[in-house]
Amino acid sequence: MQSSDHLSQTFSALADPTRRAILARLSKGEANVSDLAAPFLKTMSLPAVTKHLKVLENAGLITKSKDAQWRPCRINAAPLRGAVDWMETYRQFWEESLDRLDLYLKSVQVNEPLPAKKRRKGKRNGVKTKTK
Amino acid sequence: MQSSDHLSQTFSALADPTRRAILARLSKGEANVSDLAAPFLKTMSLPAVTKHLKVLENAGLITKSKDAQWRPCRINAAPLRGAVDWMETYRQFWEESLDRLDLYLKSVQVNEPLPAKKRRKGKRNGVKTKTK
DNA sequence: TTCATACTTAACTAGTTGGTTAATTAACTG
DNA sequence: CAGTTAATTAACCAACTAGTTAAGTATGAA
Repeated sequence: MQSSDHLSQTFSALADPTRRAILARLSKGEANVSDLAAPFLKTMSLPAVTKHLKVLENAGLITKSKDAQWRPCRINAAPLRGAVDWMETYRQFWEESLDRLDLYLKSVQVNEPLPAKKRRKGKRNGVKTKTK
Repeated sequence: MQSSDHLSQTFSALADPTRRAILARLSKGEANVSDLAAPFLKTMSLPAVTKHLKVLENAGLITKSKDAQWRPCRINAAPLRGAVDWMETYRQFWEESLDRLDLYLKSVQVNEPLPAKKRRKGKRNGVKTKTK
């Protein structure tokens, strides 16, 4: 994961299809480690699943309790809230493509869009930059 | 990233604060590589930023074009839609905690919640499992 | 007490990530 | 042309990830 901030941990935990499948399973209800592992045992070992669960647990996305030798796991979606909140700040940009012109018109109406800074030092003497 | 599915690629790209900061900057408008790199040059080199941009580009979260020796980058939030859609399927679980009892009551009313399977082989002879 | 079940821990490994410095490419500037 | 700016590529490296097998722990059953 490398970066230990909360958001990085959440996104990093979700960046694996096995872990997302485990969360999907847990959204149907509590399950033990071996229940959760069952669908994956054709492709990976039990300790591999234990590790995935540890990643999810460290990210706060699941909680594990004890019941004799079983470890019932439950989903805890709270960290997803922060992740969705972060993404929601970009909602306009994926809706933009649905009506790009409209948004463009609004943006030039309100304030100049920021062009990529060229940071040319000298004066340009009116020489036109070839724009493709 | 390891897993190459679209969702994994998106989450993986977002699992780094530098890359999220780059997206944040691009949400203010188009910017060249050196513009984007500027805030990070105290802590990392330009090639490091180039690599982060490549990750974002591979995830489809930015597009790069050419303008002479500059490479103006733009945000493309479209992949975030899929990521948010996936997360939204868990919304009830983070709202649940806001009113857990209410949701519990609804769930037992509609159908039995799935308990963690114990998969004990023999008959239980009415022996109670110690539950914490 | 012995065995079986559920799960974790340890030790190891191949491949990936995130960074580095140095060299290279491409385009404009004088 | 020689020089400068913008950005990429190459080669390298340390740390991390995602898996493995084998051994260990904890609990309940016979």
